[in-house]
Amino acid sequence: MFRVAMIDDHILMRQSLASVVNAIPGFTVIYEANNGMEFTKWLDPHNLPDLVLMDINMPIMNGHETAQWITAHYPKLKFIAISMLNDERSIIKMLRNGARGYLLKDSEILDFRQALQDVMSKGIYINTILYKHIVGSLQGSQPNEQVEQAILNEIGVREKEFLRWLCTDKSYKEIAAAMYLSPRTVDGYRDMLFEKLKVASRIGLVLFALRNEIAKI
Amino acid sequence: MFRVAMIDDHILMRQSLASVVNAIPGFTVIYEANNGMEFTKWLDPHNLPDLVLMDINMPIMNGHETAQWITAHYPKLKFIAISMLNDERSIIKMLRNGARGYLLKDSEILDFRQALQDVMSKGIYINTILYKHIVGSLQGSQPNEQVEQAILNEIGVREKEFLRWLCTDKSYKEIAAAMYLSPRTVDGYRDMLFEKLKVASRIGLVLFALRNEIAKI
DNA sequence: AAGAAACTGGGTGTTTTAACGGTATTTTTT
DNA sequence: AAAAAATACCGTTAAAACACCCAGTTTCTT
Repeated sequence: MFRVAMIDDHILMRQSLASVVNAIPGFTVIYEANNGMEFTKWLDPHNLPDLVLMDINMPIMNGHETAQWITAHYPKLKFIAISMLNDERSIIKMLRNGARGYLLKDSEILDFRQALQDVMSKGIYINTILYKHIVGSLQGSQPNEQVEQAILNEIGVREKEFLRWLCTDKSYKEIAAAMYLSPRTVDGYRDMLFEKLKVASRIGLVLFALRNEIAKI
Repeated sequence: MFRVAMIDDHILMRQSLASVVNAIPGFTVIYEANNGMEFTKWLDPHNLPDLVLMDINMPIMNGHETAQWITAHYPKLKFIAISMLNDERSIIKMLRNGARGYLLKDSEILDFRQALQDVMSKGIYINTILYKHIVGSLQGSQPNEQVEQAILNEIGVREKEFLRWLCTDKSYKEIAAAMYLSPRTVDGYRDMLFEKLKVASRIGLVLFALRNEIAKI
């Protein structure tokens, strides 16, 4: 029997959802809290629940904060976020913070049951909506890949190193020092890259480096 | 009966996989190609397959290119990528290009069947490995979130708009024009943000904006 | 209605970047 | 061993970015 904890400040919502959970074979609600703070105080390392369902909008300690706390303290503790917001930012943030799934409050009960079962059996629950948001957030902008790929091959190792330094809150002078080069030399690298990459400012170089994963954020 | 097309240059691999597909109730292989080019030539708009399984490493037209082509020409055509590479870059790229799933060549046959069934019934197949890569790619690096989170709340909407403009190969003057502001005003925004974000150059602002997804690459 | 907060505009310097137009050395390829 | 890249270096000038000062207006909160 999977033991479920629920966190939601809307008592009616929480209790009705709890009854749904209790009606799923193999699941039982063992605890309810009004917000993340209450939950963290209650949590006993020697007697963890198997699954946590949490609302995102809550007073005192909201879902995002609670998720971060759980991931920091009990990374193996599975939890599912439940929210009214079908908002990409919110979803992505929750997944980043370790959520095993993200359910909208207007989901069908069948999907809800599926989510709980999937999380316990496979470790995650992702439906089509969620998937679209995830892939959407991966996209950002899809640049002229083949064009940039060709240019990439024309960039030397030292230039790549330089590009990485560019993605830093340092001036060219400081970069020169860090690379053990004359300031003039880095000037030359910059000018060369401007030409190769068809940009006119350091920002352009930085964006290129990040897009092509020469440097990471 | 779902009609499946298979693209893979390794004939043995392809044919043995085809027999696995044919053994799944409800699935039948109707076509096999050695590479993406062959497949695109064969494809008949009036008689599309229900599902395409494609290898990524192929001569002439590889999986990534084929995926892009499919997404451009038949966005509703479902396809699953199959590859030896458990490589995040490759996986993410495939998902971006519209793949409904990504299978490793050393998957269990059970998982393989699950993938086909999930894609046809739910539209996607995501297993734990895939999920980790996706979430991993969402993360990049996990900075001092709580620190930056606090700062984020102190940034106004206009400042955020400005931050987005900063992530552009434009000068401040051009940004001012684009935002219908005086150059002095954007100077002020910049100086304010320097102070709030504890950085000393536009690069610092750009990196902050990208890290916190105020702007996208 | 008062005050706070956010948004908008300005002046005056100093420092940094960028554009132009080069040369010299080392490493790799042929 | 010669040719070709890649790497390292330099001077000048104009433009842009940055630092540090200021104040008026709109918008939201109380």
